[in-house]
Amino acid sequence: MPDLDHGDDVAAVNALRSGVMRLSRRLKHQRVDESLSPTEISVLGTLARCGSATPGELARKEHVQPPSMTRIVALLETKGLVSLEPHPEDRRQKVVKQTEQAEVMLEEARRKRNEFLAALADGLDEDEWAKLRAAAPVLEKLAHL
Amino acid sequence: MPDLDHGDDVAAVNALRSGVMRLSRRLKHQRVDESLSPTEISVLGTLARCGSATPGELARKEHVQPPSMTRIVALLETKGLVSLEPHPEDRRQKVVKQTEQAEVMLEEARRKRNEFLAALADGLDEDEWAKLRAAAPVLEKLAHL
DNA sequence: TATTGTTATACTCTATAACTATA
DNA sequence: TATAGTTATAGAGTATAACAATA
Repeated sequence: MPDLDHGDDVAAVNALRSGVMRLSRRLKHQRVDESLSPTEISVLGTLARCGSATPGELARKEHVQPPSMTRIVALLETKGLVSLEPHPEDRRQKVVKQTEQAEVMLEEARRKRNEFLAALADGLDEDEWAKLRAAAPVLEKLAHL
Repeated sequence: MPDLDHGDDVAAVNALRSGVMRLSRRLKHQRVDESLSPTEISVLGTLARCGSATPGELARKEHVQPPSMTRIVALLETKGLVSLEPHPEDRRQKVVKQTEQAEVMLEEARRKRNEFLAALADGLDEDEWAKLRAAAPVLEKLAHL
C-alpha cells in the first residue's frame, strides 16, 4: 500500500479529489448529447465494452442504487438505445443490450468529446497530457475498486 | 496541442471521462462530513488556499452560477464555517472568509479522507499510485482552464 | 427466506429568470 | 447602463422505503 503519511501524498489526495469533483461538474455540462445524462452515457459505454448486463450489475458498476438504474434503463429504452430481454436462467432478472442506434450514437459522441477535450488540451503541454493519459486507466480502476 | 486523432488518445479520453464521473459519484457519497456537500468542501478548500474571496470569484472558481454560490455561502455561514464581511471598496460585493472552526474541520476532514483513500489505495500498486499523483495537479488545471 | 427489480416518494444540488442595490 | 448579489422557482438526478415476483 502506498504510504499516505507523506506530505506529498496528502497534497496529491486533496488535488485529486478537488480536481475530480470540479472536472466532473464541467463534463456534466459539456454533454455530447443534450438528451443524455452523464450516467446514461456511462451505461452505454459499459454496454459497449461488456456486450450486455443485468440492471443489478449496471447499478453496481455505476455506483447507483437499483431504483436509479431502473429509471436510467427505462429512459434509454424509450430513446431506442437499449433493448430489454428476459434472462435465460433467472426470470427475476433482465438482460440489457445496446441497440445498433446506440453504436452509431456513441461514435458521434466520441467525435464531439474529442473536439471538446482538444479545445481544453490547448492549455496543456505534451508532458501534462501524457500524465493524464497514464492516469486515466488508474482512475477507472479506482472508481470501481 | 496534443494530437487527439490517435487511437490511444481517444481511448484515454474515454477512460478519463468515465473514470472522473464514476469516481466523483463515489467521493460524493464518501463524505468527510455528512452535513457538507462536495462543493461546500471545495469552497472551504479554496478559501484555505486563497485566504478570502467574493461570492462571484468563488462561483467562477467552482463552476457554479452565482445564485448557487449564494446558497452555498449561506449554508456555510449557518454552520459557522465562514464569515461574511463588507467589501472595503465596493459596497455591492462581500468578502467571504473561513473561520477558525473551518480550519479545525478541514484538518479532521483531511484525516478521514486519507483513511478512505488509503483503503482504496490498497488495490493499487506503487506505480499506479505514482501515476495518479502525477496527474492530480493536471486534473485541477484542466478543471478550471 | 433471500434476491431482483419496480413503484412511489422525497431530497439535494444546481440552473434560469426576475429583482435590488451599487458602480 | 452595467455589475454583484439575492430571491423565487423549476428541473435533473439520485436516494430510501415499501412492494412484487422469483429463487
